[in-house]
This record gives sequence, C-alpha cells and structure tokens, in this order.
Amino acid sequence: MPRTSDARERLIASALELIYQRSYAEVGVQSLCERAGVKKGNFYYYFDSKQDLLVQALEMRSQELRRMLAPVFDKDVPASSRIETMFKQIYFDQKSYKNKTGQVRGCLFGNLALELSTRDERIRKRVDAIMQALMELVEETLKELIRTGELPEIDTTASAQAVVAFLEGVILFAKLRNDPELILTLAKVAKSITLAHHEQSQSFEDIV
Amino acid sequence: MPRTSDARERLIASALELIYQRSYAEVGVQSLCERAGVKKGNFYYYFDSKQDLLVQALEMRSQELRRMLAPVFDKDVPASSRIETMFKQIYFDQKSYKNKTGQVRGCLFGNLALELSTRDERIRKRVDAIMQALMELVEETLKELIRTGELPEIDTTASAQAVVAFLEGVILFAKLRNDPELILTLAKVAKSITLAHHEQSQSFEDIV
DNA sequence: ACTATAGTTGACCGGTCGGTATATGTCAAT
DNA sequence: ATTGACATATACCGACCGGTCAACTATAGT
Repeated sequence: MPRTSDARERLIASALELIYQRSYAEVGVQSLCERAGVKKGNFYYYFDSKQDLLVQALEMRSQELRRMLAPVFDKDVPASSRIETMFKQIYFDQKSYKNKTGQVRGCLFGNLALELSTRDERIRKRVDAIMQALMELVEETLKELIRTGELPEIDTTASAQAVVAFLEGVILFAKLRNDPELILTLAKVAKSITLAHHEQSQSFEDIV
Repeated sequence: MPRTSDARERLIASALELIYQRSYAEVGVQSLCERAGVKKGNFYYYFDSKQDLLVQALEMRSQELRRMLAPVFDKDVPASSRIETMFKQIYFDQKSYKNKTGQVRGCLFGNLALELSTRDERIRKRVDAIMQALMELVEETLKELIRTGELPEIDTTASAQAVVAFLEGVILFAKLRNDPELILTLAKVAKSITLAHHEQSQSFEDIV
C-alpha cells in the first residue's frame, strides 16, 4: 500500500521550523500540530513521542546539511579553499534566513547540543554523530592539503575538531549579535587554526 | 530596617544551579522554589518574574566570572600566556563540575545565548554585554602583545572576537562530548587565531 | 509593649504540558 | 462487499506552567 498522507512530513517540517527558531523545550506538541494542520491525537500515530519526532527531524536536517555541503567539499573545488567556502556557505544560509524572518537562528545542531546534551542522551549521541561527520569532511580536506604539501604534517583530527568548534562558536556569536556578517568577518581566521597543532608549546615570537 | 532573610540569595543560587544544568525553559518557578526552600507565593515578593530572576542571576554569575578571570588577566601574569591560561582555568572549572555531577555543563552564557537570543531581547543584551567584557580582556592582552612586539599590528577587535568565539565553540564541544579534556587539547590552538587577520587572503603556503 | 514593615504562606487563576484511549473515516486489494 | 491497513478525530488524563492575591507571622526600632 502506498503512502497516502504527508502528515508525517508536515510534522517534521514544522518541528524543524519551530524548534530551530525557538527551542525544543519551548515548542509543544500542540503548536507543532497546529502548524502542520494535524490534530494532536494523530501526532502519536506517526511518532512515539516528541523526542522521537526530533530524532527523525534531525535525520532529515542532517541530510539537508550534507546536500548543502556536498558542492563545497566536492573534488572539483580546490582543497585550500573548501573550509573558507564552507564558512561562506553558512553565512549565506544564515543571512537569507535573517532576510526572511529578521532573526539569525544559528546552527540547529549547536542549539540542540547546548540545550539537550545534559538532558537527553539519545539526542546527544545523534548530534555528536552529525558533528563527527562534518569534522570528517574537514579532516579529509586537511589530509589532502598535507598530501599536496600545502600543509605540514599536523594532527588532522585535532585540527578538524578545532575548525568545527570555531565554526560553532562563530555561529553562536552571529546568533547572539543577530548579525550574520560576523560569520564572513571571522571566516578568514579559520585557516590559521589548522596551523596550530604542530607548534606545540611555542611562544608567540616563534610563530611570528 | 536591615535585611533579615536570605531567600533572595538562595533563589538566585538555585537558578544558577538548575538553569545551568538544565535550561531556562525546562526549569519551572516551582522547582526553583523547592530547591531554595521557598514557597512559590514568596518568589514573587523578591522577583517580578522568572525572567527577572534570570537577569539578576546573570549579574551575579558575571561577577563570579570576573573574579575567576581576574588572576588570569592580572598584570603579573605575562601577556603571552594569559589566553592559554584562561582556557586552562575554564578547563579546571568544567572538570571539577564533572567530578561532582558527572556532567559537563558548558558555559552558562553560551547556553543562554543559543537558547534565548531569538526569544528574549533583554537577556540577549545582557549576555552580549558579558561576552563583550570578556572580549575586552582578551583585546587588552593582544594590544599589550603588540606593544611589546610579540605580535604584529593586527585587528585586535576581530582577533579578540575570534578567540572568544573559539572558546565558546570549544566549550560547546566539551559539553556535547561530555569531556572536559577537549578544552585542554584545543587550548593551544587558540593563540594561532590571533595571527590570522593580518594574513588577509593569503594561501596556506604563505603562512607555512 | 507597640507598631511598621519585612517576610511568608497557601489557595487559586486560566492555560498548557506530553501522552493515552478509543471510535471512526478512507481507500485499495481481494 | 468485505477485509484490513492507513489515517483522522475527539475527548480526556494528571501534572505542571507562570503568575496573583489576601491573609498571615516574625521581628527590628522605637
């Protein structure tokens, strides 16, 4: 039997929209249903719980992220500009949302990481896995730069971690200031992060 | 007439504890009162609203932060090691909390920045101001390093911004992984961030 | 001892929370 | 035409939400 209802999809879309803009705790099942045009009793036909909906919405959104980042980390874009391009891509994303709604909503995964990491182990693990996947894209890029001699032999895992942490921090500030331009301003700093690890406990003079 | 009750202080302490560990939306006035040993009706004798309590708690916590960071940014610690020392200090803070409770709680201001920036303008402004103050400590450090020739002439405002953004990103990951060691690992990357801005649109080779 | 005020209390408000139970409507394959 | 899965709807649960209020008690300063 074919699916004949898109209520599930509408609920996931509503969850993505509302939880992204507000927060998980602040968005009730009721408002989710209202936005999706679904009666509350019907909600639990499609999802075991509010948490279950979030898990499935997270899956959807992580695929969106993958799709958005695919051209950025594609083989035909030079490795040396991928990370900066990623920052720019995220900048455009945040900016277009601000143009629509007046608000910078930040990174859904970052938002949920801080809201739910200490409260919901299942969500924590999913968000962690998504971040891990992003880090692997960055790490692959770094490895390629080492292969081509554009980067020295550094700890690619730690450096990729640092780049993604910086990205999340930058997005946090963009949300706090409600100013997407900040992402663009700080994007160029990102590449310097990759150079830190092989310098160990060097003083500033040694680097300069 | 002198103050004869510490209920206000107990409520603020409870708010700091509970909101830090859970989130603003998830912690109700009721649970706040239970922890502080105060009846709910009494809560509104001391605070206009739950939001009002958070504002005042934020004030308290920002003073704690200032006190915690004062020795780090003191004149008798060399400017070249202040930023790294700040990371270490925050590492110890997060680690001691994890030893007590089993959880990395992250940065209260970062948590609230992501949870409430789009929802509560008053809180947003307060958190922004606190972040700004931290950035100024970092910026003063950078200026001193330039004065002593340990750093080239860079855009200190943007670099300080980048350092604090990185810090917040690192803390976010520590919370997501529930692993404070991450802060220590990534601390050494911080200094390289300050070197990025005067490199403009340089390629990786130019830096290496 | 009195009194003004600081502090406390419990009952109550309308509304929402996540979740459940159950009856019914819809449609395709047999 | 009947079956059975898909799908929707209504009504309800106890608990909790942030917030209000009038009545009360405890105490410090006189």
